[in-house]
Amino acid sequence: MTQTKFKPVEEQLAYLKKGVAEIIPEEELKASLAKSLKTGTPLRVYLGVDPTAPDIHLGHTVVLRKLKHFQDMGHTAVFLIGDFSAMIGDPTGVSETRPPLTREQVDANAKTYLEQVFKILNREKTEVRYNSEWLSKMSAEDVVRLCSHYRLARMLEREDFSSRLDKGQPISVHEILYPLLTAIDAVKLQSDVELGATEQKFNLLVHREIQREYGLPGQAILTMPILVGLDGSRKMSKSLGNYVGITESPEDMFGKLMSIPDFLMWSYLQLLTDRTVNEIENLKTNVQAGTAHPKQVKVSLASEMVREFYGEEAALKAAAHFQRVFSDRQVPEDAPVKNLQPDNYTGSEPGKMKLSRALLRLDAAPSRAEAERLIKQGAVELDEKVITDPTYEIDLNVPQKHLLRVGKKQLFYFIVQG
RNA sequence: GGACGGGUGGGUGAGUGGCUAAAACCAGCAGACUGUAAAUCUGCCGCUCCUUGCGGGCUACGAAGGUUCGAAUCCUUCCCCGUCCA
Repeated sequence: MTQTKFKPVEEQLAYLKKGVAEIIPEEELKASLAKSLKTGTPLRVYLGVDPTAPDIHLGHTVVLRKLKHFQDMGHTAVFLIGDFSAMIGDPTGVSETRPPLTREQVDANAKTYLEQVFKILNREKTEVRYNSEWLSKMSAEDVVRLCSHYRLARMLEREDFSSRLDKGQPISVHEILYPLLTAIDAVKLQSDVELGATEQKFNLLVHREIQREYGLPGQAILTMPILVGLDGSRKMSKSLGNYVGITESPEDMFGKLMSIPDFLMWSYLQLLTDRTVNEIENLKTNVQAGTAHPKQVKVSLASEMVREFYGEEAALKAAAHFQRVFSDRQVPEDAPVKNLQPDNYTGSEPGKMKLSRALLRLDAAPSRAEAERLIKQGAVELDEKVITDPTYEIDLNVPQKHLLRVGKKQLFYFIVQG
């Protein structure tokens, strides 16, 4: 009976391998799949995430999607929230010690994380755990025992530490505890497979080793490539500002995806969509042969992403909006409308306001200095006319609706409040 | 605990008494060209006030004091980081 629950191993493996960076060791994963098929027991596959930032962006979804793939194949997806480990801070990819997060920040982040995670994972079929469940209960003795299972030299081998050591940069003692403590997660969860980004490889390997030290079989490891950010060079991250948040509006999401360098769209298709490897290759060939326009491929990518998070209708609207605003340079139907109120600063005469000040008050520029720069550089258009005079003033005496364009991305109406 | 070296703008990193809001590079922003792509070219890139001027004021080179007409640059104390020694 139960044998019919899973697909054949080769079929599962083919599905699970799409976009994967590395499987360590592949033979073990294969064996685990075979065993699960035979016994009718789903594999326990987990992904651990530290809620260090409140929002999830497309970069995070790469590995989430992979977890979803396991879910699709009938295995048990465990989503582990590292609410305890987040307070230590993962040293991965970090060139300096991070300030530990407070309990409050972690809790708040964890909450919004979960809401967003279920835009990808199947809520009903996901086991959600928090590692404070066991980590906060460990005694000093438990920690000492744990530490005795790993050697300092091994720990210092990792790139993050060795390079910091070379450069004479500080490493705090608690940082080396990170992979060891999170290994307890793997032990407690009795995982068969752990997922992570390639930069997590070291941590995942430590987890596997510690599992064995604690008498478990040792999980297989599956790593996913790091998603490159919108700039086309560095990893997608919020702090670099090169990200697309999954809660962003359909229009913003679409626009941001359209702005990525062409070469990047191939890996986005690979890692963020359900297109098969073949489909992607064909598209690529067509573009290279000139039978498909790269912009069209990008449009389909952007549409697909919006569709995934907001549905078909939103995707069509976002595409139309993009066409109208950026290709045709038309004013969108639903351009936002802001209010501009007089303040205590006077212009050359009562009731007048400097355009630069207006930009600041309308949140179109971060400072007046910046607003003036934008004006001088011809980036500001008021009622379809470019204004380059930094002394230009708006008349506030007449309540009126104006159209303002600032740079490429900002376009809105504002109403003068009498 | 001791000896030595170091802390400069978002990043790397020059600068050792005035010409330094601080070189250069990267990142970023804007304009041109485009497909809101890449590449390229041009300009900008602390804040603020106005009479928008190679204008005025303020803030800035770990922190606080001091020397000086004048300090990122000199002195003192403190904080932080690293290396070596214990």
